Amino acid sequence: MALEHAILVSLSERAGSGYELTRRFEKSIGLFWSATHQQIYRVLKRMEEAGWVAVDVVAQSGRPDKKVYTVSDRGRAELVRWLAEPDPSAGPVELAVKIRGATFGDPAKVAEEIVRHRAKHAERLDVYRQIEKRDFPAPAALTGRHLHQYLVLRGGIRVEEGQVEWFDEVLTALHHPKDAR
Amino acid sequence: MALEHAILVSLSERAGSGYELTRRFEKSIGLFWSATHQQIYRVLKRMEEAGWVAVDVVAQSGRPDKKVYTVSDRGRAELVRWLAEPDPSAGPVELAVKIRGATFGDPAKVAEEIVRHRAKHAERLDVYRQIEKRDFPAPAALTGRHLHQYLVLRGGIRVEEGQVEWFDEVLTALHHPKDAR
DNA sequence: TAGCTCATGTAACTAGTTACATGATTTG
DNA sequence: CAAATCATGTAACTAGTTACATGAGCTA
Repeated sequence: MALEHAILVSLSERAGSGYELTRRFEKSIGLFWSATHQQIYRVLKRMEEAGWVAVDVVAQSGRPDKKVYTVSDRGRAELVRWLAEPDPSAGPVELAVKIRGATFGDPAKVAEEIVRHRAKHAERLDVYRQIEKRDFPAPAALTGRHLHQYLVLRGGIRVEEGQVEWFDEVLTALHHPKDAR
Repeated sequence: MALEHAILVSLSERAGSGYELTRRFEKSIGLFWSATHQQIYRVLKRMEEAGWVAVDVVAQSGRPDKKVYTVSDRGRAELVRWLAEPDPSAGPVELAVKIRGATFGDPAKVAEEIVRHRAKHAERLDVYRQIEKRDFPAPAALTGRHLHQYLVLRGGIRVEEGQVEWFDEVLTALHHPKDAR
């Protein structure tokens, strides 16, 4: 579960209300991550109880009060911890949140996590390619059920290829920082 | 929710027990889809109550009885219906299940669904590329927070590119069937 | 003899979705 | 005048995960 951490990253970039966060999750972040306002409100409440965020109630003329959330010291510490922690079950979306939040922790630790996941995906890609070679040596001749199974395998291969290439792009960029020259 | 339908496809390929299905979901299907045995047992029970599958209890020596599930007429009809039904909220995994199951329904209907999703992803890719051009005209010079945001956008672009290419591969294969010549 | 495979299940929990509710202001 | 935006919330539900339980046979 990382909605908490996605919210921590977003609030670290800029403080905001639950409503504003909902909008953000519909756009930039939410292009690959979706969360309804109910979900966000509930998680924000939990985060407040845990002391990860502080609330500032802003009265407004004509419209309801706004609860502006800011990341607290405890929240910042939690984000740093999470960014450095290896998570073998993390998917691309979680990793994207870690990359986007790298500025608020240790980017080198994030890079290490990417290296681990790159290895896992490269291995999986290898398995897929072996299956492709073994079970579908002549794809042009396939029909029906076998063709459909082959097409799904092709999807898996393409996904893993894209993943590995992206990880490489990320690692190249993180390992050769322009500000360290 | 499409675990039901993934199970229908898998059982259409070959009858099996909940335990066997769990194994299958760990391998071929489950390379991109995961389901625990508890989840599968519960869904199988629901499917049985709905009359989509029939159970055949097989006694075994030394080990527990096996409940072998077979797709019923009602289940086959449901699969055909689902395969032909447009689902705008379907993700790549659901579409992969539809492609893999196309043999058990109307492959042309599945192709139509792929066309719709290809359009959606091509549009999204276009949006991402515009953001890339507008917000990151000189990526080589990026550092820190902006670099990290750029890398996430690159991930989104790669994912959508891979998706669109895969859909094209699928459509080419489905539109030019070798057995229709 | 310890751990894995086969085989099924219950119970409790967490995450996420859908529906409902309120109410002022701004825009077409 | 209708619809969208701003702004927050409750309640009920669905999906999925984790932990626990049982028990025989097979393998290192």
